[in-house]
Amino acid sequence: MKTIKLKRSFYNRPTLDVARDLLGKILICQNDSVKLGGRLVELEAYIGEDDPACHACRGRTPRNEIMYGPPGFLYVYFTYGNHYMLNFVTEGKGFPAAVLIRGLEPLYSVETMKQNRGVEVLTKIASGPGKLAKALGVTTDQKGLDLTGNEIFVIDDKSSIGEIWCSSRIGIGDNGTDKLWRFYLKDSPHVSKMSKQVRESARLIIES
DNA sequence: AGAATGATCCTCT
DNA sequence: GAGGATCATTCTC
Repeated sequence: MKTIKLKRSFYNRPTLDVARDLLGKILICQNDSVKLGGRLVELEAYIGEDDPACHACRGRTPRNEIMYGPPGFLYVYFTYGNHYMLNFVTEGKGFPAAVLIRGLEPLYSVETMKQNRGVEVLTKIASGPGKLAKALGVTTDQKGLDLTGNEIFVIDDKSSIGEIWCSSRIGIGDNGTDKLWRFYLKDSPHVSKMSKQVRESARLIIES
């Protein structure tokens, strides 16, 4: 089967569309000579300065600068003293928006990812944004990387992915929880844990 | 210059 | 289910 790398035009669209359409696609991370990656199963959208949960809500800073740039670039940041978060910049230059990568199903170099995480159980390798970054070995060193390049990129995939659900976003406190901007594959065991509140907000948006 | 603050995860009870 | 780990970024003085 021919693999097609997603082009910049894919990311240059409304962030909610990008987030939803990334579900089921394959993230590839080429580290040295090792190819790590897997199927995207959980994503969140962060859109513009008016989104109180978006890093751009307080305006342009050195950290979030990349979100104001053109789409199709990698935004990585560090939080809670422990964890790196992977985001894909979306929409046109000048408008700050990104998709947070929250979960993937390990497919390539699974053994290496197990070692990176120090766990054996498949569903614990990348079922959460911090775990995912660690499994792939991504840090702020990769911030600003071009997703149309050869180091980190996404390829299309036509596999059946089942139902797509959305819910409120996770871990953002009380601001912006009214928006159902988290997207995930209902049938995947590689989706991160959600609180009762998040679970109650969830709804089906695309049937299989 | 110093302090507060997380888009989390893990380890306990 | 509560709390500690652990530090870059940002805000405040």
